[in-house]
Amino acid sequence: MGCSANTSSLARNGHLNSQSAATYPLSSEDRPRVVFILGPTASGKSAVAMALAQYLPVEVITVDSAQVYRRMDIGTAKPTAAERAAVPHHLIDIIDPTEAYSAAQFQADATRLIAEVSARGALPLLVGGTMMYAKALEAGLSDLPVADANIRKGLEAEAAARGWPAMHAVLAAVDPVTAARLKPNDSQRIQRAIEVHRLTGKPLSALQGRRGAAVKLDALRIALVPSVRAVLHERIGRRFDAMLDAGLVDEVRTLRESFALTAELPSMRCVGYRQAWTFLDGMGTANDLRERGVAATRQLAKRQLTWLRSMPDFESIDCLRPDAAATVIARVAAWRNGGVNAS
RNA sequence: GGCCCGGUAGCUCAGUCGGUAGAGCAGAGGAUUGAAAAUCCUUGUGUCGGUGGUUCGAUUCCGCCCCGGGCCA
Repeated sequence: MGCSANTSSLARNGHLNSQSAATYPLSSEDRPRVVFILGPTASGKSAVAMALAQYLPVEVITVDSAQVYRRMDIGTAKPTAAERAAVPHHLIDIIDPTEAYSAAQFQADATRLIAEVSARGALPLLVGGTMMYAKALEAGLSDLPVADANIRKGLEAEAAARGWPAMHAVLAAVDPVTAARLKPNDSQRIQRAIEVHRLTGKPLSALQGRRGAAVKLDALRIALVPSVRAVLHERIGRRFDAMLDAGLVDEVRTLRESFALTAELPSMRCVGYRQAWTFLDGMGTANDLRERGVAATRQLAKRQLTWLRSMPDFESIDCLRPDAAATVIARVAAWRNGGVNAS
């Protein structure tokens, strides 16, 4: 099944012009070889990556919007110190919880790291569950201005007074195309669209037409997907309990004492952190915290699985199989030996 | 043992002055271009505890029974 994967990933995105897909070289000489291992939370991605590392010289590039934060260790299920000592990991602990990361920054960082790791003779292993980052890396992003904290603050205040549907109408006046695409309550995207217009004087829809250039990869794309959702749910419940036992609430308490954090920060909206935050504010019992945290994690996993279903270039491997890691290793070995057209 | 209050969707509950019922949460499906573990959209048939009775018709009224909780003994 892998013989068409390399070109179809490009054609599929639609935003890349068809000429480049048609003339795309089948040789891998000019394209870095990488392996993606994407999957929902609690699917065992890290374990598979560590197992793979025993057979090949690899370096892990984390595709994870939460593990980028320093001192957010328990709730983001970061690889352990031992794992990180055994195998180089990148894009973990790169910003403070007061800061924000983005898909665009990931694209730039990951592109650079893939080149660096390849130059060292190791295989870049892209491991994680933030599918939009993976898409940004391969499909590219339009040339848009970066986020502007002041404009966002202003829009936030305006929305608090008038409501997002009113802001949606404001957007419709300057960018009817984007407004038609967005729902009146989609606060985040409405805010972004207005922000882009204020920053550039142009409607987002006029700037979004084409995606910019992205690295061409010779990639093996694997999705770790559970064959039975209920089993994933059990794992999620056990894992959240383990996080609570490991001191998730204390971690958040310490974070609040160490940084000038607010509940609206992207870091504090992460699953587990948001629920611990409201618990520390006295909202609900310890049992409420547990229930809300587990539910939020299940919902995250569901959205991640929706992403994966929309990415047909990824081969699914059942993460619940006892031999999941061995299966992935065998698949990677076949891919390496067979070159681009391995199957 | 007596009295009172409950027993309705997986959970917490609302409701039907008698015409077989609906919210929140959970769950499911989807979207996804610099916050994405975010943000948003769609989605609710369940012996209305059981059983008799009244009625054209009962989840709704009445009797009895079962199960919770409370008060009195």
